[in-house]
Amino acid sequence: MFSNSTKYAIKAVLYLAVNSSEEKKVVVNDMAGLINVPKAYIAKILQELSKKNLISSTRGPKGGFYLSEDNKKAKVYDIVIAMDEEQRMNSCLLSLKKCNIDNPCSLHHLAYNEKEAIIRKLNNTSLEELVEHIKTGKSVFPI
Amino acid sequence: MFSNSTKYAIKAVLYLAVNSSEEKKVVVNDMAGLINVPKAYIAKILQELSKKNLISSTRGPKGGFYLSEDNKKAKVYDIVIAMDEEQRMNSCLLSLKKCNIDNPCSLHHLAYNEKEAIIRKLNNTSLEELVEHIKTGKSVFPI
DNA sequence: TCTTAAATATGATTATTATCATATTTTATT
DNA sequence: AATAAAATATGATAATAATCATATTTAAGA
Ligand code: FES
Ligand code: FES
Repeated sequence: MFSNSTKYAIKAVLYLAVNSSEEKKVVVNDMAGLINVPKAYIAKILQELSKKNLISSTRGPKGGFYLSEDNKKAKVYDIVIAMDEEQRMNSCLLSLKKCNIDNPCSLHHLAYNEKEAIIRKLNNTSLEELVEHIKTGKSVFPI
Repeated sequence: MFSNSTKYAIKAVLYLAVNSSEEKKVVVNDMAGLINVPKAYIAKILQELSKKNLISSTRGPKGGFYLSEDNKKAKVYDIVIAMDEEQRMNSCLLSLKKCNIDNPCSLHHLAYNEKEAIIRKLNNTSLEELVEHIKTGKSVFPI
């Protein structure tokens, strides 16, 4: 469903959501191993997310990445879109074009509602909420 | 959701399901344009499907590809699996591993049921049925 | 102000997927 | 038997995604 980059991005952001704050920044070197993503790769992704203001960072000693309170309010789908997955999410199951409800392809009825439901949930769920789920044991942090 | 190869495979098989029979074979040269897939590419995919007995073929003049009555009974999911998408379908949304219901990752609750529903429908719907949908105008042939 | 620890910018390499090309085999027709 | 029209087998190339590497900039602390 998602590209590796997107999976990694979500894992990284989640990690920060659980483990960081403005007072407790996380350094890329520490993070990579903890979320099981190659260091140089996750570094690049973090830079991308930072440029798009989905995560916060400061340079220099004592610097690192973290999520501001504002960052934590972002929805999961914001991350997905930031990683350029919108087209993949919206494309027709059979063509390379956008799904077209008025001209439903042969698989449309087998998947459209479900796919929409997933997108809706991704778009309604904030990082904060996911952290809450992890803390209450409803879900587990993905390694 | 699917790779290009899988999309193309499904389109090709559907095309054959609608337009071919043992008495009415279809030649790769004709088909490519009609389903909007590069000729050499779809040729390769058809060979793969043929080797896996999901479509039928005969060589030589008057030869071509077609679906036997048996072929038409296959489920959409059979095509998907033949194109090696099983791992993609079953993998966890966040890791590269299989989805694990007992250790649900943070996105599991946002997508698992829907993903399962899609797989179930793909696995319950035969090519014949899709042809029926097309004939009754419930869906449209994908170009 | 020097050093050092961090992110940032940029680009190179590798692996995978998508696409193209062509020689070989089979079989119907003449 | 010879020809031609088809699939089959095999491999080459191109595009994209994944991964790696490194020089530059920033800012804290000595
Ligand atoms: S038209 Fe193909 S999935 Fe909607
Ligand atoms: S465990 Fe991640 S999707 Fe099920």
